[in-house]
Amino acid sequence: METKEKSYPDIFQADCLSRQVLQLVADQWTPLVIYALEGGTMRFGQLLKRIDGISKKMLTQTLRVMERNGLVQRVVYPVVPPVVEYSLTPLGQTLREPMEALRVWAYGHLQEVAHARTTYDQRDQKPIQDEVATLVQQR
Amino acid sequence: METKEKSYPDIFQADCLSRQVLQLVADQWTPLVIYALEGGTMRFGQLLKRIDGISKKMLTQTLRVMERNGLVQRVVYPVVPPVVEYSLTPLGQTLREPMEALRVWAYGHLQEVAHARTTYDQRDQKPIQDEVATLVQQR
DNA sequence: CTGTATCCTTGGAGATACTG
DNA sequence: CAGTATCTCCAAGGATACAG
Repeated sequence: METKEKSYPDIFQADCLSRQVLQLVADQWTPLVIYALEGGTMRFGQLLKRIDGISKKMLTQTLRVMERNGLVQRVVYPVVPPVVEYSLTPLGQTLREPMEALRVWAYGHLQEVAHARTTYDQRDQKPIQDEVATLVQQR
Repeated sequence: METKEKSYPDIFQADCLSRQVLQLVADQWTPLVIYALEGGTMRFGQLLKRIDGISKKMLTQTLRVMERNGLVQRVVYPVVPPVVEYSLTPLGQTLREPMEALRVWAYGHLQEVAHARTTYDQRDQKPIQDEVATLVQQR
């Protein structure tokens, strides 16, 4: 009964629930869906157009997972042709703030990341003996 | 010259730099590495033990990408046996706050997500006619 | 319009062995 | 200790066609 009741607290543990929850948003499309739905309800086709590069298959799949985890609500209007609207649930709304922080971070550090990349990519072309030596001395 | 200079601003654009930057942390392991390095410098083997479930290969790969993007610094001490230390760069440090917000969110909504899942998983076993009808009336 | 079903390809990732 | 190299395999995901 008490074998594996609470693996809650340690996010570094593989079977930890908190890790699973963290990784709800740790994929390619979920953050973009959240950003898209911040403005309010959207239909499937609207999301498909808004999120450039996503396929119908991946959008469906992403939305299903998000729905399962309680982040989005899916409302079907049985008319022809079908109308399906997606929106953030109250739980999903609570993600807006942390997600927004991440987006702001991304916008604010474009240059630094780009610069780090070119620096790194050029490093392999050059000798780095001096740098290694310097770093060793730090110890 | 001015063909594709600035695809900066729109994160919904596939080739947008901001999207790439956002997705630096949108994978399974990067957030955990950041959390692990918040406490300070760690060696390769320490990270491997701390982050349960990660393989040597994935840890190496994750660290290399993070290093390339300027999030972590890798310092090699040319001794035998080798010592390699990883730490967050100043740029990586700026990610701590938004990442911490995400972790707090995860911890704070374990129950809700778990509950949403069981509800969703049980839904397919039952008729849902009433709910659909209700939702339709909302329009 | 909003999907599902199927096929098919690619590469992501584990396992294992080897190296400085 | 901290990786790299190689092999292998499964599954993520694109393309396409079809359905309600």
